[in-house]
Amino acid sequence: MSDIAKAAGVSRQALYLHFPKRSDLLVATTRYIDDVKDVDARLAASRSAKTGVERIGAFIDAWGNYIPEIYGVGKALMIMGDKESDARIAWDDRMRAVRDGCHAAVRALHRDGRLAAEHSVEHATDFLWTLLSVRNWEQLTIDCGWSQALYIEKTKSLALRLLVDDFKPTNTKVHLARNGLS
Amino acid sequence: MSDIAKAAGVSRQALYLHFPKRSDLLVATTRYIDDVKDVDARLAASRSAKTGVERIGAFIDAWGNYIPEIYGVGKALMIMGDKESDARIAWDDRMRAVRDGCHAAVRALHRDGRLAAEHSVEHATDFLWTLLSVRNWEQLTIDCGWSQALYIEKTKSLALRLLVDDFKPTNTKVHLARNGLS
DNA sequence: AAAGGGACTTTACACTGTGTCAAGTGGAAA
DNA sequence: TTTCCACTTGACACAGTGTAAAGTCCCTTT
Repeated sequence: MSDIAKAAGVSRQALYLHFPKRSDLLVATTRYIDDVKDVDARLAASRSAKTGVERIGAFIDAWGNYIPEIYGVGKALMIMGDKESDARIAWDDRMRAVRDGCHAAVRALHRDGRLAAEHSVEHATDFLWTLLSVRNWEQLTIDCGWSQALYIEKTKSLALRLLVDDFKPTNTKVHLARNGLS
Repeated sequence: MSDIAKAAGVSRQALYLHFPKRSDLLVATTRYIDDVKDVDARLAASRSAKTGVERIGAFIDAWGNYIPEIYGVGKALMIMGDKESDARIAWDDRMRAVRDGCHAAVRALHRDGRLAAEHSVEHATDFLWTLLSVRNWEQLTIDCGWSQALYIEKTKSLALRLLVDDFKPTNTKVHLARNGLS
């Protein structure tokens, strides 16, 4: 709190005046990120995409890029173990929104008749959520050197291959040759 | 530290005598979990599985069940931001071991000729690592109510469907009917 | 038996961080 | 001019980490 106050150029007490608890700063932070990143607009864009495939891609992009952005807040909440705070409630709402978004994106695929035959809507939603669910982003970068962008890329290609019938490779021989699998 | 000392029935200073820093307690904890869970033995078992498919399944079981177990340690390290401590180094080694294990399991699939045609070994390893990489387990449970076991189950089925050619559904009509997709 | 040493104890202290309290200041609006 | 509000300084309570000093107990060595 001292450091933040110093960085903001106000006294520590002025900070406590506006944010009585440290967690109140977190709530404000999530709202600030929401404003700056305009994630709701990007999600709306993903909702208005024409085809299910576009929609699912846009959804993964929007959330995949947003979640690491707010990961620090989730981590802070985790550290503080603050189960009932406004910040925690706001966070949990966000996460519920991801699940709902998964469901909507998959339903769009289903309406288009592009959902791979082996998946029910719920099954596919589960899988998509599995792919998108909040990761330990810092650790991911440290462990395997993947950038956030690369991870999103991989997730997207994985999701499309998995969920959409016609994203499965059409020309096996090309792939075999390219990957040196004889 | 006070609480731990109290729980252990020793004085706070006795604790500091054996573990001068809090992170030293973490190192000891990872070692304790290693001993109790005998994860290396389970990984060795996965390495000695006959077929690539068995091997990849055993690997996901072994690691998928172990990682959430030690997640608290990783979380503690993250909280402490302790980049050079013994505990952090031990943790990073563990994570490197997962990646190596992924690679070995996928190579076994490849040797058996069961790796799906569209994947190179590296590509498949990346995907498997994506699925297994350390998650925010607490958040996962809070967000979607999945147990750890259910998550492992989903990951395993996802990996097999994705990586192994003949795990892809053979009878599309059965799946369509079962999932009410007309 | 005496001496030494190691593991542990109590007590005390320094330092950092959160959150509270009280009294004072300076400017803008009524 | 007065009043209000945001903000200031300074002090304090409290909890947690880590250090330091001195004493106790018990076991082993001589």
